[in-house]
Amino acid sequence: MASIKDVAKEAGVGVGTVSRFLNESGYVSEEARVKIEEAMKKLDYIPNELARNLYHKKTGIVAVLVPNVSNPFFSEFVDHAEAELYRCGFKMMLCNTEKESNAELEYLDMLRRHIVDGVITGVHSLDVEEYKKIHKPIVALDRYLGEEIPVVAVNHRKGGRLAAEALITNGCKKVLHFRGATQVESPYHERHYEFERVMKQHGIQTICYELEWNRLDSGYYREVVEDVFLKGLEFDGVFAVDRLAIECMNETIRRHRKVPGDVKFVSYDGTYITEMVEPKMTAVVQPIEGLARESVQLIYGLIGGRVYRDKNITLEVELRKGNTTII
Amino acid sequence: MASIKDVAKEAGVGVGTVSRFLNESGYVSEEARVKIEEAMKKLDYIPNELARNLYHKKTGIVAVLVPNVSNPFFSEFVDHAEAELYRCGFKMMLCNTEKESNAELEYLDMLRRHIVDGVITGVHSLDVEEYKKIHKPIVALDRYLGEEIPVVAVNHRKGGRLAAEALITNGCKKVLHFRGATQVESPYHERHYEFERVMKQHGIQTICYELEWNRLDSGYYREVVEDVFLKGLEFDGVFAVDRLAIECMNETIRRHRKVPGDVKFVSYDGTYITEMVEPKMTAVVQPIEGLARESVQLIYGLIGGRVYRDKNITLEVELRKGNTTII
DNA sequence: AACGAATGTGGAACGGGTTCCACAATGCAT
DNA sequence: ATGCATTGTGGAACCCGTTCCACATTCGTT
Repeated sequence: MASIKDVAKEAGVGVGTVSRFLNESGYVSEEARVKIEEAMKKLDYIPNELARNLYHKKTGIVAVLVPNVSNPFFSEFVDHAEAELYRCGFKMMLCNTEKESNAELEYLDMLRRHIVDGVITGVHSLDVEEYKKIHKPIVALDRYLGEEIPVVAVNHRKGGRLAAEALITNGCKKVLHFRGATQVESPYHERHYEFERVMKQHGIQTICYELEWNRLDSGYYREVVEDVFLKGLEFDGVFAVDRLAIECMNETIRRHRKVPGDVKFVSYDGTYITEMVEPKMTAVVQPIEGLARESVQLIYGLIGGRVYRDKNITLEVELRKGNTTII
Repeated sequence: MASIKDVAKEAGVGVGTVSRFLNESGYVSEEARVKIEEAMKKLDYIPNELARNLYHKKTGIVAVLVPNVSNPFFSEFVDHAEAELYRCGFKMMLCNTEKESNAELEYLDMLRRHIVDGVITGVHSLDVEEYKKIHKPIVALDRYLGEEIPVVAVNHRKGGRLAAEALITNGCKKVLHFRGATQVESPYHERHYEFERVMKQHGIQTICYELEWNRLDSGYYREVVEDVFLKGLEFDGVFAVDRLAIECMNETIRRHRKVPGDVKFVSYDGTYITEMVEPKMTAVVQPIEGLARESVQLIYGLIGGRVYRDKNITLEVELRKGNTTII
């Protein structure tokens, strides 16, 4: 493997000249250019990025932490984040933290080890103190990680309200509300608070089903749905995250109840799977591409040394009517 | 940011001693140990991985190239690949090549630039010659990239046969067969050849619908389905890749035809979305986790310098009966 | 002719680790 | 006392680029 020294020797010039040629910085005569080009071709020379990175103390890599890429919400997020990072000249390192409990810590450590220039995290099981120790570019997707770390999230309060209003408008009287456990305070819990508030305000009964913390696999969702029907819960409306809403709807249909005739559904997130089921799911849609873009723009700025005054970013949600509601 | 020199000075020892201590290689006296540990704590020292990587000429990063992570097949693959790489002590760099046409080339170049130690590619739009030039660890997922590059794939021939037999057993007489364009010869085309062969053998009529090359987004699939119904094609069985099969089934149901009564469906891949629709899709299931595991094991071996005699790996598929077929 | 600016160059120092080598001090057996 | 493992150490050389500085040449201007 040829190095810059070999090229310099072959071309009969100094390493500095070769370096200036490669980086188009400083003066290089036409004569030297030609000789260097020939030498490079002859030796099939490719600069070692590692040496460059060492000098510059950066790698152009951003780590993205998600619980699980096969979850549609995160796979769409990762998809868009990768594209946006690419546009900014960055590469993406991906980490699923769900399976390996200490992966989160390990990836944060990479910041300090200079392996990645920044971290975008959609994950939060570590103590906030761990995050406070690190004074490096970190952006949180929908998590609170301490005052220092900017948060990108949607207006979940509005999301909860839209869902509630949709079910109310559709005349639901008894609504099954699946809510995530509130182990750790996160922005996305707002939707549940607001949903309950609006329901109460309208005097509509809700059945709150508390989900276990940090479980978002299909297997668990199916268990939950089974449990619901086993308990013989009665409801004419459902509010849940996409996957769970779909599982619940399918079971409802299998039990020969009509959707949206007997039971209405509104799901949260609005990933592509809500458009893939029949009937199409009415959903509160998060602008996932926007979340990805904003996260990347923020981390890009932070890595570039920019300081933000008001770092948190909130995007809007909207209700996309499918056929699991009538109006 | 403290360096190893600072630690050495603080502890009153040489840099070599600190290095040996860090790597647990060679002799370090108990006395030196204590002093180094104190110095490290005092300076909050963390070794710079970049410098290590430069010396060792490796980064512990493997690039995974897929057309699009938000495609369920690839998102499951990536999910499992990441987990398996993690177990092997590697980090994963992820690249979606669909949106950026020259990303494929750029990522291959990273091998030569020493940014990644290996590449697993589920993508192939580049000329095979480009791959032949690179004598570095590369593993192909379901693609032919030249004799030198090992291929991990399933037994697609059997997959095609299973699909055909399922539709035949269910008494289909006129089957709609969506097949990918064969721009580039790839292992997965085998399923189409075999499907057609078996159908012909049994004297069953097929309508071949040729898909555009390299398009696997939902939007395109919906266009295709619309086109099919616009053309008024008649069929009592369908064979297609998961997403397309689902889109087609949904439209069929919307047009008040019964599934599986009037039309039977068998999809290919068997990703989680086939279990999420109602009725559940009968599918030829690829062992995605197995593919990921084998790909990682291969790249792990190649990076470690192992030489394989018969490098290609073929896994088995199976038919998972859902409710889009009767028998 | 004199002078400064522009153009061009080679090589040392640096970034932050790892490894190897020369060398020193023990311990233990003969 | 001698020999030789074993334990332990510091520092130079190396990995491979980048940057800076001292220095050389050419050009245009007055």
